[in-house]
Amino acid sequence: MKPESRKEEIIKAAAILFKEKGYSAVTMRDLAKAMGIKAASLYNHIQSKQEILSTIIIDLAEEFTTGMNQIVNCDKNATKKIEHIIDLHIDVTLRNSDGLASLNNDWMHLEEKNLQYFEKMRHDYEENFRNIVKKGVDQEEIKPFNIEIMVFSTLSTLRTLYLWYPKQKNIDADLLKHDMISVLLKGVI
Amino acid sequence: MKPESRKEEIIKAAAILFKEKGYSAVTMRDLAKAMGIKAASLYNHIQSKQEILSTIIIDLAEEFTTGMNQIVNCDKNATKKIEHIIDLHIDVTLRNSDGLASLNNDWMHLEEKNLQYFEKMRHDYEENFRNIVKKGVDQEEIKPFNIEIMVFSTLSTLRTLYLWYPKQKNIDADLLKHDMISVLLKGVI
DNA sequence: GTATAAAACTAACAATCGTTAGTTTTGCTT
DNA sequence: AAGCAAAACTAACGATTGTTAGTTTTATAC
Repeated sequence: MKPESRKEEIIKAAAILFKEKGYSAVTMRDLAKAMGIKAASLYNHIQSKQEILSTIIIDLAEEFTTGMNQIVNCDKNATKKIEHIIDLHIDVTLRNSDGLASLNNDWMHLEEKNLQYFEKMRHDYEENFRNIVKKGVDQEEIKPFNIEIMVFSTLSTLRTLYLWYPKQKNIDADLLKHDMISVLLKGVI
Repeated sequence: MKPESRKEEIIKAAAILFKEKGYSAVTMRDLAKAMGIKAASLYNHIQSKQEILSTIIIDLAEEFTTGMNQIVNCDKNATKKIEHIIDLHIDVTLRNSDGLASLNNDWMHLEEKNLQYFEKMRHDYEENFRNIVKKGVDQEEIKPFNIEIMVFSTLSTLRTLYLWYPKQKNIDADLLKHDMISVLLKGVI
């Protein structure tokens, strides 16, 4: 049991509240109550409400960026790369499903600098995904459907995992990965 | 050109703002500015901020409920029923993509009564969807993958259409339906 | 032109927001 | 026991929130 700093505890509690009501609807007094202290005491550990949000989102976005870069640079065919992307999303979701709510729904409340940084990471991520699918179509690994629709459909499912996973009791991570790959790649009929 | 009431104009403007920043982050002064009037003037047309939100969400939820009930009661096989569900989502998205943002992200800010009503409609909708897929599996129309994953995956994509559709310029509705059915049902490899 | 209703306005309210300043408590180290 | 830093506290600030009351403007019908 690693000694978790008070700041990390606050950020974790905040992520849960942000997931339930969204960043704007959660007050510093709500967060303090969840921590069992007064709102002003939070400021012994964090600089601002905004700092909490940007920590949650930017850390996760960088995790996805790092993971995607490894996948892009690995020596596999398109299908295997897409399987790795599915793996990546499931891994991150299992580790921090609360934070993913903020990444998905509250990124627009980031301030200027971090907002730009986030939007660039998201854009690059999607672009990398798109290129992998394109290459798969060119090499006739992947069916020549509308590429935008394939990318969008897959990403939608992976990005929404955070909502669905916590409701499934005791689902095995490897089984989840296997089934998700089947459904997303091979279709249901 | 039907005469759109001032109230309808306000709700439409609100849906756009809610989509951009979420219900809690949009103030009545923001909404008034978007309408070119003062905040207090809004109250000549609407009762409260909450009324705007519940109008947006409940109307849409009832639309989905009605559509799903027709599909459930029609005399088709599971595959055709799923195709109809895809149709339904695309139709609603084309008609009111702004409002769908609130339905997806701000339903938790509904008050007690409407919150319960909404949650029941959503639960029934998902249950109907699940049963259609189950029947399809039983009759060997649909592959025997994990049902929860198939339902979740399809619904995630359809629910997120509102984010993606407005970015695609001039995409034809029928083409979109056709390709979406292909990707969601037949898989990409 | 005058009456009437719709729709805008100004001004303000009580509540709540994120945050700061200054102080006290807590828990460890010596 | 004393000293000290971490972490809690109380009290309050200026700004903003949704909303109300009362008034004025605008547009339509006669």
